[in-house]
Amino acid sequence: MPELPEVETIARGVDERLRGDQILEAWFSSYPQPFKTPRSAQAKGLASRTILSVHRTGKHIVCELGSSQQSGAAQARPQQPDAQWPDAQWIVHLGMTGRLLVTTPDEPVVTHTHARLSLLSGRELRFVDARRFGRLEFRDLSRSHTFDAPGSEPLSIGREEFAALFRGRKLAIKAALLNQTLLAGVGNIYADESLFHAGIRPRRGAGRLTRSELERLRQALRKVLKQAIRLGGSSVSDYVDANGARGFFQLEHCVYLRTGEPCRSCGTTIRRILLAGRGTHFCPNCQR
DNA sequence: CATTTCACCTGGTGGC
DNA sequence: TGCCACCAGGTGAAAT
Repeated sequence: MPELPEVETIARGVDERLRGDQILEAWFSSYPQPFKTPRSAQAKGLASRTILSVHRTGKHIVCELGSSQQSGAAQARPQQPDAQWPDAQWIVHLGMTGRLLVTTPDEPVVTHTHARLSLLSGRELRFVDARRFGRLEFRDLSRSHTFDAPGSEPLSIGREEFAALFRGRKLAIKAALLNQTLLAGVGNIYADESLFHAGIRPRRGAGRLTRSELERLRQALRKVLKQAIRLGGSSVSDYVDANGARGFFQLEHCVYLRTGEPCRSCGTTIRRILLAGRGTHFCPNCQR
């Protein structure tokens, strides 16, 4: 479900609603898959920490956590999350079907709920993931260093650096776009959509694109990702943001999941092929 | 090393 | 209604 725009939308929503709140305790399901850090360590680490801020890096949601202020003189003033330095992080990767939801405690607990964090404000932060491809990780920053996604951010990378990512590579440009160690955050929808807007066939060798094609691709990615964030992401089947609201960018898709339909630009029938094991959609006329 | 394939999961859809 | 094949926003390990 979630690529850069969806993850960005969720992270912003959680940040807006939970910044400054405090985690009372954490409950986790018994399925082992989602836990990169063992359940017990995660529950212990999260308990009574303050949520300082929440942001996205690549497809990861990072919650910056502060240690809880203990009794006594330390709490003379109300909490100022921005002034406190994080000493732990909770990292959420949503996989294909993960959701991160801010709810009231009386909200029915749906199937596949794998984490529930109860909060001082009385609300809950829930992680729900039917396919269990998502991952939850707790990092104690006094023992390990700050989480960082390996690839470059497509919204801030410059022309030269972008071109250098693909130089000399034999794999298809679409496969390269999906490689998170090159670019962080691009998934199947936005790879297909940006290649359409750049007029490039998904099977073209990454290292054989011209400089102008590469620059068109970088600009197309920026345009598509920014517009998708503006529209709250793509809700193809079940993606919702932290408030449970659907996005609208699926209405703007030109090729993704439009097999057999006419190209919005030239009317040619959109084709679907298999590339890097993923359904890949393109217009045989607009993309060369 | 770079690249490709496959397993990991559940659920929805459409054909028969 | 049931059964089956196929498809789905991702990734990391294993094979090539």
